[in-house]
Amino acid sequence: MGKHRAIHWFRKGLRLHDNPALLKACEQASELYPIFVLDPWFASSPQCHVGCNRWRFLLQALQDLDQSLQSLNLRLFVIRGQPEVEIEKLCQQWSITKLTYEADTEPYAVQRDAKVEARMEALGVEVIKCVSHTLFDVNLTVKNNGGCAPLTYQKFQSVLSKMGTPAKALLSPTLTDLEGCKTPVSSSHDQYYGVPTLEELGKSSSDCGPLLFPGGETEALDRMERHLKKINWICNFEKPKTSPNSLSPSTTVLSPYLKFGCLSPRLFYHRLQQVYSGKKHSQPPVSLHGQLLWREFFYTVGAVTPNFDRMKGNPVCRQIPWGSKPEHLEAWTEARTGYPFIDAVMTQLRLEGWIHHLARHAVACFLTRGDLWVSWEQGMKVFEELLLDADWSLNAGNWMWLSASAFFHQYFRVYSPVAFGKKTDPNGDYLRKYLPVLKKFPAKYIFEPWLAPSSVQQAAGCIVGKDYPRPIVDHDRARQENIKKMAAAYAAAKSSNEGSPVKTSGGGKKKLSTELDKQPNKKLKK
DNA sequence: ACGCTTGTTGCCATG
DNA sequence: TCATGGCAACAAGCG
Repeated sequence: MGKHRAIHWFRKGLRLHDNPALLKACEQASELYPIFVLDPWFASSPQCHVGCNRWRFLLQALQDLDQSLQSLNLRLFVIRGQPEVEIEKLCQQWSITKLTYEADTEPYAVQRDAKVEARMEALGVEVIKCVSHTLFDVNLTVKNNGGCAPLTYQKFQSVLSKMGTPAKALLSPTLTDLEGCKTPVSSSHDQYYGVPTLEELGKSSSDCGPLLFPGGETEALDRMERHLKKINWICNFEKPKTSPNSLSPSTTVLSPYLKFGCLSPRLFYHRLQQVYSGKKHSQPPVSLHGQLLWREFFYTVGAVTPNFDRMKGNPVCRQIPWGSKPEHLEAWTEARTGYPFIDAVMTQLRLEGWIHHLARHAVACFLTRGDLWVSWEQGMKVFEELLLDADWSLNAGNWMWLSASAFFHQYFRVYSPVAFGKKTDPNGDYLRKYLPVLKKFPAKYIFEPWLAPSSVQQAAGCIVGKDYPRPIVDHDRARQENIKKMAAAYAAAKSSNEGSPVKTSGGGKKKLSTELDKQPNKKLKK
């Protein structure tokens, strides 16, 4: 007989499969209250960086969750208010003895959960939290690396290699698991605890783009299985060889589902392993396993690095004197840089909420070290709003990567806003899809419409400077100037030892002398 | 200690 | 079509 009255608090981890905390909630419970806490005030506040598409995804995920729970005689409660306040009230109202949830390593979540735990302690409610959002417990990974985060993928892999394979994914709870356990539901449940509409959150569904990636666990599992059927594709997958500008996604687009936890990374990992088994297959970092490891890498570093989403006070981030040109940031954000590839990607992002990883590279490089010299933090905030898969650790980590602020340092490798897109879309079909104003340009000019003779512009019905912007900067010149600025920032960091992630030796003497370096090595063998 | 190798995904010219 | 080197030259890890 169940003696517990339990709350399972969904935050991320919007799924029933591989949800150890949910299973813990079911154990010896006579009453189980699955809740999700939503602060409607936050949804409409200016501090909220969640665009309409992602709200829609979340609400769909919650709907799907409620459906699945109903088939287990359970119901989801969507609670309106602040978590620490509302959960305390509910514990008293429902005489709760046990609270379970999935561990979350993001700083705001760590703080929030600490507050909740303190209140639960005072109330005498048992709190159980489980790791299921990442392949491993990232704090254990850090511990196994000697107490600091591994800052290269290689180092990260070598730490993981000592940790074995990730835990197997757990099954969803069944009616048998839940025997004698139900959610007490009143007739006014939907009125008070139903999944809200976009309108209730002050959003309008007319602001959303086409529904390409419906939210929820059901869709996540379908999507994963659809891809896993393509055995050769899975085994040969190499991320850098996929196209950033195909007309339909060249990768799985499971990222939004992983972000919200509609899909367990451990389930995906082991399902991939099953497909790989006995076959020749690609390897990390480029394989699909490798993609899960990248996610894990940034989660791990993000969990233990102070100020990970900022430049100042961030020990892994190079300090770079980014400029502030609001009009440049605005043009980039609003897809009017005058570089069709950049503008098409930014249009797809705003409209659909997902762009290919390499497309993110191109626009991130363009905004920061490549062309506009705008801080990566600014770009990160735009992605935070518009991406369905906006994930705090990955977003900050990748923006630092692309801006050569951390992890990646070869700042003279700059993506060309013209040449990069041409490689995989020589005809410019992707540009025509997202920038219809350029539709009639011949392939020869569509990546650089400002070079088209005026007769061509007229025939295309698009005059550059009138119907489509001129290039916001001259790429070649901007690139050269920015490389110089990056070199200066790197040199400054070296001489002051500031922004250098890991302290090596003492002072800043280092090399003055390429001369010395060129001298023959006079060391004698033995 | 210091030199060497490597680094998921650049671009361009050359062969 | 693909591989290579120059570009101007970085950080981190390893031995």
